[in-house]
Amino acid sequence: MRETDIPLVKDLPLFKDMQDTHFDALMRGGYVQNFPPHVELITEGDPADFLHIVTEGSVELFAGWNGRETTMATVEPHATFILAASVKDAPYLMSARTLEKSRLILLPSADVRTAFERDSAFARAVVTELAQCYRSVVKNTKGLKLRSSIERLANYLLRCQERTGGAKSFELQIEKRRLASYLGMTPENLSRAIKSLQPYSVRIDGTQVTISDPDDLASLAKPSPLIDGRDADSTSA
Amino acid sequence: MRETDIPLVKDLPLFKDMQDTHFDALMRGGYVQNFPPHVELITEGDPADFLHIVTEGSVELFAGWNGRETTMATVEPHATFILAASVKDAPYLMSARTLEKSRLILLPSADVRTAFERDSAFARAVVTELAQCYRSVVKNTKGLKLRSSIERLANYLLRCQERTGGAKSFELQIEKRRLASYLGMTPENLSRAIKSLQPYSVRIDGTQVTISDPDDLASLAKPSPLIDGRDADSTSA
DNA sequence: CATTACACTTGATAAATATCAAGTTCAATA
DNA sequence: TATTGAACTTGATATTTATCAAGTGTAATG
Repeated sequence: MRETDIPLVKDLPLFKDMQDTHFDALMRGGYVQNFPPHVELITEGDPADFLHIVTEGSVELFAGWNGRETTMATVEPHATFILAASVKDAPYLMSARTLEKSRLILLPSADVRTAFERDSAFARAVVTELAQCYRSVVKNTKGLKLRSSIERLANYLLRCQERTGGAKSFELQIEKRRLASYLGMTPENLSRAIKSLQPYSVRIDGTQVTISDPDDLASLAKPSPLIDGRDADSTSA
Repeated sequence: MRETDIPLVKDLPLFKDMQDTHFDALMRGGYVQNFPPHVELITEGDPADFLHIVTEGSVELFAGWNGRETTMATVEPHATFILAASVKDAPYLMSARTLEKSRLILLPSADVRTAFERDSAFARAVVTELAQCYRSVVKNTKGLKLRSSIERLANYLLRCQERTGGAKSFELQIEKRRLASYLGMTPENLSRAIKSLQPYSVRIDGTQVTISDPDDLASLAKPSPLIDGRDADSTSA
């Protein structure tokens, strides 16, 4: 494991308050791996042998059924994924693939469970993170069931803008076809949805998004902290 | 608090392995309340002051946005709800109302967090329960995004049948309009969806469901443990 | 027993969303 | 630079789902 990765991991909310000895023990069992783009890291249904931490690049979580596939989330540095499967020692519910060249830390699930037993600060952090993940999926479900696809897109764009500090113009960090899948629509309909937002001061040119009047867009999107809020932390899976 | 409620609570996975002294302390701070049907117990957005446990009756979790409303889950004895909001000390993401005359135990969230700090067995149980809840919502999202409304209904019916021990005939435990909302469709479309399952050996007469050839229905529903599985535990929220 | 209320159903229609079939753009690469 | 492939867009059409407007049935209530 590369020395430079360690402090970044130790800074994650999940590990921050852990005792050093426990943290070191946990890291000793883990290893770092580099992956090219578009590599399937885990497959839904497989046993959850490792907790994954993204340190570079980005990873898509997706799920399939009956020949169909949908994007569930995108994981970016320095977030973890499939914590729930690791602690429950249950099969993955989602698959994961790299979107670009990525660097991951893999921690054996058994070691994670051991650390959890021994370190109460870590246990608390696991609970916080899981509660976070749970609330994040609940919000997502609310969006899917209560909003139309155009409303979901509008709120997604407002959230992006907020994350970039409120800039009028910013880059889409996700391919449109993946965004479509994430939002629960087809790429064709995403194109049309984007056009239908033009009267609300939205322009999207390639990956360049411009929202000249956020209030105007918000009048359509009607964002709510109970669906769009970021709670406290940032992980989405 | 009624004496007879205590052992039932103590038997819940969440409290089972807790030290007696900690459990007793937690219960002392709690109280029991009876509610008539159709009473709103909590409102989304409110601070999560209590962890709720249903001991009799049933409770609907629902969420609203912009004048619309959707059923998220139904909670039955002896399950808990809004654990995540309690431990995160965050606002409720869902509202709750009694469906029938119900009896609940309310435990102050602050006491839950204290018990969590002091009792590592309880901490472990909280993690298990949260992981469970998380996985359950993820499955739900997969169903919503990957399946049509008819497929969701078909799988729902198969799950009901499985829970009743595989009986050919059983009672629907939920009003149809709530089921429709839970499955993400309108009551009208649920009616039509039910009719469209007739060729797959399904008959629904009032609340009486008969699935004469489950394999036939399964050929349409294509149930998957990664969407329909019950994992280990039963709580859905 | 009649009445009322409400869930449920049905049919007709409308809206939302998906699919199919070309195009277009754009970036990677020969 | 030309070529290729993939993402994206666009238009036409089909499917799914929702809405609206009557109905019917049923169970609680006067």
